[in-house]
Amino acid sequence: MSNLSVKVRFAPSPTGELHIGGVRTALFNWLFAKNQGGKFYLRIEDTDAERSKEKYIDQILESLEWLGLHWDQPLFYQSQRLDDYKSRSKDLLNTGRVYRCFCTKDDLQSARDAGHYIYPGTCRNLTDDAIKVRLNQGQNFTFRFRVLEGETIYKDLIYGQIHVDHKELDDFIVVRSDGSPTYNYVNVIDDHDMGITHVIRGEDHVSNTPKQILIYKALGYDEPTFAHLPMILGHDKKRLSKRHGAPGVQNFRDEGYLPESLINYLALLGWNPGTEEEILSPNELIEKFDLAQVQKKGAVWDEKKLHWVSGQHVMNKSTGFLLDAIREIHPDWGKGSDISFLISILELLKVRAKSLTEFIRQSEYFFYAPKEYDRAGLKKWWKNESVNERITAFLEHMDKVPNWRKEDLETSFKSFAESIEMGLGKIIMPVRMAVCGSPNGPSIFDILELLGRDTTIGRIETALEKLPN
RNA sequence: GGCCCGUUCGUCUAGUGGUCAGGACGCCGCCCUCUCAAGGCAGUAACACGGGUUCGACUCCCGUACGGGCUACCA
Repeated sequence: MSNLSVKVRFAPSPTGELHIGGVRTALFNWLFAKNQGGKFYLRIEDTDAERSKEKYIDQILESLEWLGLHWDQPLFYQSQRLDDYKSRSKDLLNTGRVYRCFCTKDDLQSARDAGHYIYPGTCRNLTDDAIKVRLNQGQNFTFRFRVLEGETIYKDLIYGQIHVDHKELDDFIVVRSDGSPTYNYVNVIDDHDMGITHVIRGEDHVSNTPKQILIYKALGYDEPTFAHLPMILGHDKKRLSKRHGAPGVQNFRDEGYLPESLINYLALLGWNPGTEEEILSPNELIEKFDLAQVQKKGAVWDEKKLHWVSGQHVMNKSTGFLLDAIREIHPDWGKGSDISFLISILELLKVRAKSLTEFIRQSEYFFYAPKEYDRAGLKKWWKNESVNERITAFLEHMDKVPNWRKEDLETSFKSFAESIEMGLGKIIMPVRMAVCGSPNGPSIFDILELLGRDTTIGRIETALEKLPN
C-alpha cells in the first residue's frame, strides 16, 4: 500500500502565529503523507517582506513540533528561491504565454469600480513597436498570463470534477511591476521544483487551481493531484481566521490540552474513520486516514467536544506521563513534594481533570489550606452552628483512628455517623468543605489519607473557628 | 455583479433508491454514590424548500433559498 513517491507540503506564511485552520491543513497533509509512506515538507512562504516576521517562523515551527507534525528535510524558504522564478518568466515571455502589461493600478481599479471585473485586455496585443516605445519611456509593466480560449477540467480528490470555462479567467498577473512573482505563479514553480505530487490545501484555493493548472501546462510541467479541504467555521458559520476568532496553537498548549487531543479532535472535524470510533491516537489516525472520507462542507469549531476528547485522552495517560506534561507547562507544580505524593494526586484527579491546567486547579488543596470556602457548598453543607457541634464531636472521635489509612478512616466515619444516627454525607461533606474548601473532588478518604492526620485536623479546627460565618 | 462549492439532530457525523434515518458532543432524566467526575441506561433533537425521475426517494435530475469561497501588482 505504501507509495514512496508521495510528496506533500504545508506552506504557511509567517505573518502570524499558527492557528487552528493552518493546523488542520498541516494535519491532513501529514496524515496523508504518513498513511501513504510519503514525504511531508514544509515551505515557509516568506516573500511578503512587509508582514513576514522571524518570530512567527519560530512560532510556527515550534507549534508543529509540539503537535508532533514532524516534517521531512529540507525545510524550504520561498525567499531563498526568488532567482529561480526569473528565468522561467523569460521563457514564458519568449513563447508568448505571458505578455507585458503597462496598465497602472489606478487604471485597473477604476475599471473595476465601473463594474468591469475582468481585465479588458488593454495590453494583450500590443505591437513590438508600441512595447518598445513604452519601454523606452521607462513605463513599469507586469507580466500577464495569456489565457487562451477553452476550458480547464481537473479532478479534485475531495470535490470531484471541477471545470471552469476560460471566459471566467482573465489574464492574470504573474509577475508584479517590481519583478516579484505572484502567489499563483510562485506556487506552481515551488511545488514543481519540490516534486510535490499532491497539493492538499484549503477550499479557498479551489478557484485558483485552474489558473495554476494553466501555468503548469505553459511551463511544460506535470500537474499534481489536487485535494481541497473544507473550511473550519466559527459559530456564526463564518470561516475561522486570524481575525475571526481562530485561536493560535499556543493557546491550546497554555490551556493544558495534549497535542494528541487537539489532533484527534481536528482530524474528526471534516473527516471520519469510517467507524464509530472517536478517540484515536495519532498512529491510529495515520493508519485509517483516507481523503475519500473527507467532508465537502465546512465544519463548525466546537470547543466543548474538544474538551471531551481531551478528557478521554487524559484518562488514558499514565500518571508519570501526566506529571511530566504538567511540569512542562507549569514547572513549579507540586514543587517540594514527594513524587509519590504527586503521583497519588494525579491518580485521583485523572478521571476528573480534562486538561493539564485542570489538574493544577483541582489539586490546590493538596498543597495549601483553603483560603476561602465555596459559597454554594457552604450553603448546602455548613448551614449553621449545629454543624460545628457535630464536627467538633467528630474531631474527638477521629483521635481514635488507629492507622491514618483510607480503610480505617472510612470505618471511623461510618461508626460516628451511626452513633449519632445521621447520614454519612452529613459528616463527610462538612469535613470536605473544611479540608478542601470545595464540595467537589475525589473520595474524602483518599484525600484525607494523602493529606495526613495533622493537616486534616488543623484544617478542620480552622474551619470550626471561621464557619459558618 | 460573475463564476465555483456546499446544505442530515444546536454541533461533529453515518447513510450511496426500500433503514423505526445510526453514532458522538451538548442538554435532560435515572442508576451508581460522600460530592464532583468517570461509567451504565434511557430521553430530546435532523434529511433547507419546490418540482420532477421512479412502484418507491435523505439518496438521482432541475430550480429556489440560504451559507461559504474566488473574482487583487495578498497569500
